[in-house]
Amino acid sequence: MRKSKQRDAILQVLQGTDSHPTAEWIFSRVRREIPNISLGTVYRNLNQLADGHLIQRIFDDGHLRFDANLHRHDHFRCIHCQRILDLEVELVGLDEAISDDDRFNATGYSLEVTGVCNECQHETEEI
Amino acid sequence: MRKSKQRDAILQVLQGTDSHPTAEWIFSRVRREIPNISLGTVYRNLNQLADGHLIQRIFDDGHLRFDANLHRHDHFRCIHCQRILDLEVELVGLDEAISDDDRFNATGYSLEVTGVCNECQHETEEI
DNA sequence: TGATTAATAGGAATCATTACTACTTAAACT
DNA sequence: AGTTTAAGTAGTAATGATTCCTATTAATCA
Ligand SMILES: [Mn+2]
Ligand SMILES: [Mn+2]
Ligand SMILES: [Zn+2]
Ligand SMILES: [Zn+2]
Repeated sequence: MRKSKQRDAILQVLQGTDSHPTAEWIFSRVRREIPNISLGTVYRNLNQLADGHLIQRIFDDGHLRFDANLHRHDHFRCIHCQRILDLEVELVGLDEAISDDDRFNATGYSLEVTGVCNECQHETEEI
Repeated sequence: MRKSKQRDAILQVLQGTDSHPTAEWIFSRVRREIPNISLGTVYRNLNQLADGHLIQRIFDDGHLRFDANLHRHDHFRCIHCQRILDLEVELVGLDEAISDDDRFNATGYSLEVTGVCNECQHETEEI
């Protein structure tokens, strides 16, 4: 993997946020630095970075989002605004339960908690 | 919601499998009964059934799948063949951890375990 | 510095899903 | 039972996120 200013910029943008953005959002940010970068380049590099374990992909309700936080952690997703928050929960006994199941060989897991974030909760109350 | 033979057939197909199928798979099955049903009808009805809580939607790696099992349960997904298996794991302490977090009001959660299913494991060994 | 070839920009293609519309039919009302 | 109504359907067009294609640019290295 050669270096390219496009990939560097994409990685920097992602590392500079905790918002779990879409490719489109990253595209709009990177454009400030590299105005003629193309959306295809953003997708290609995000996939390369994910394949090279420099970032991770997360699937939120059918849409692709990205996360530069490589530690194993989980997420909360607001069903109103789709905002994603990091979650640190300890899943007691899960590793054991998984390895006891002889139908498969597990390599990972992800937990998604859903609900309403505080911002959306307040909006609803105001109406 | 009026009754329609199309919706009845779709629900029956889904209730008759534990494979967590896609709309396309359900379409091909229902076609045996109703040869001129359209794919749009399958999607529309699956969405209605899900909105009416008669089935549930599950998101597997960016694709939409459906499940007639309404009990809260989790899933294993094979990263090779995309097969989905039902999982019954008890997430000890999760409810508490979630309600202690004051950034949101959680209403649900889902756990996806990933790995290689036995069938795919054997295939790999044979090569 | 020149050769090699990965990476890019821009645009076309893909594919799952949704939207549109004229026709059909369930079911509520006489 | 016949009439009215609006929900449901088939068929097809549209959408939108993502991937693919190709001529051109640029990183790397002898
Ligand atoms: Mn995260
Ligand atoms: Mn299931
Ligand atoms: Zn929210
Ligand atoms: Zn498998």
